[in-house]
Amino acid sequence: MALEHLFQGSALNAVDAKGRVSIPAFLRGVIERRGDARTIVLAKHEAFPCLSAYDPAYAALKHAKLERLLEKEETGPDAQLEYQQRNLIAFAATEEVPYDSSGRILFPPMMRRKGQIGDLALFLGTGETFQIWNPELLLRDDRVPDDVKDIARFRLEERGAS
Amino acid sequence: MALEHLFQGSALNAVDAKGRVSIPAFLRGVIERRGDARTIVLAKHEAFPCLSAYDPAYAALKHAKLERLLEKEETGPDAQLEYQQRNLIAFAATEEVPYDSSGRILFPPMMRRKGQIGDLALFLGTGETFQIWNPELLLRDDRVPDDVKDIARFRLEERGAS
DNA sequence: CGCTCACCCACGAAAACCCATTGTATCCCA
DNA sequence: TGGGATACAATGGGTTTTCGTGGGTGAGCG
Repeated sequence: MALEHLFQGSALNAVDAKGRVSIPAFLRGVIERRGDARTIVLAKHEAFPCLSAYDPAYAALKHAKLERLLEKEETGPDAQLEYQQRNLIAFAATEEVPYDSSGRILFPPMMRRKGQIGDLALFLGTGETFQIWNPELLLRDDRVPDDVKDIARFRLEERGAS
Repeated sequence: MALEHLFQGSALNAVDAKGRVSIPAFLRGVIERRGDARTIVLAKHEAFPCLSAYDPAYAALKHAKLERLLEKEETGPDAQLEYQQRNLIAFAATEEVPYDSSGRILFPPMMRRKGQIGDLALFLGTGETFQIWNPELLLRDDRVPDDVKDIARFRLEERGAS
């Protein structure tokens, strides 16, 4: 699997009183080059206290991956159960949200809570997907590399100084 | 991995009041021969106080490498976390910037600070990638070979004498 | 009837674009 | 071989477009 277009870069955007957020233009560009949907899929990240996001085309790809995994390790007795569990997580625990002509989504309340997003959303490209963080939470997490924390600090400063 | 076209040579260009810099034409030539993008990817260099730069095709190649690494050493419990950290550094801590028809980019403020670039940018080809230095910083670094410092001195003189 | 969400418009700042100038290297031809 | 014409690179400045953001309005639904 080699996706042609990758998510990269960072941005810190505001969540307004209505719960709306602008998806950074450079991420939207990748989404629309991968497929023609103007939509993102949100999920709780499996390792970090943040959200994982991607485009519908990638979701389909992920599904195909799971299918292949099932066929491969169908030997064990738990294989079937694991497959069901994975499918639940991959599809039931996610939300698909379209963004409007100005590039904004309405943040689903459940996801906003799961990601503990306040009134600032930090977007981080990670190649196949991107992440959405509460910047304060990122700065407090021991597992996040210092270089990445520097980004969060810079983006916060950039905004505060104005 | 053997890239056909390599970055080589040096140049000293000005960063103007708007934060724009010309990417030397001989580097642009390599970028456009490697792929058809008119874009460079900027990252903090992992060892030197300068920036590392390359084309999107090289970034994709780097990503494929990480993917293979994951599938191979998925045995250890830390493998998953390390993969996440690597991805963050490789994609969140980098910025992709397009250059215009005259070959200029707008230097992203965050990268400019990370590379401590003032109003002069020294470009050095290093094969698969190239580097962007503050020339004064390069002259002060003990690890940089004298021959390379001579290049920097020559480029500075060339500019000062005019 | 009240609430929410999908549109619509509006504004300021920033980025992308276009055009003009300069200097330098290259080419051509006498 | 010299000298002029030419092409391209680097740079400065102005103008237009895009982006992020705030606020309003009306349709749909409980």
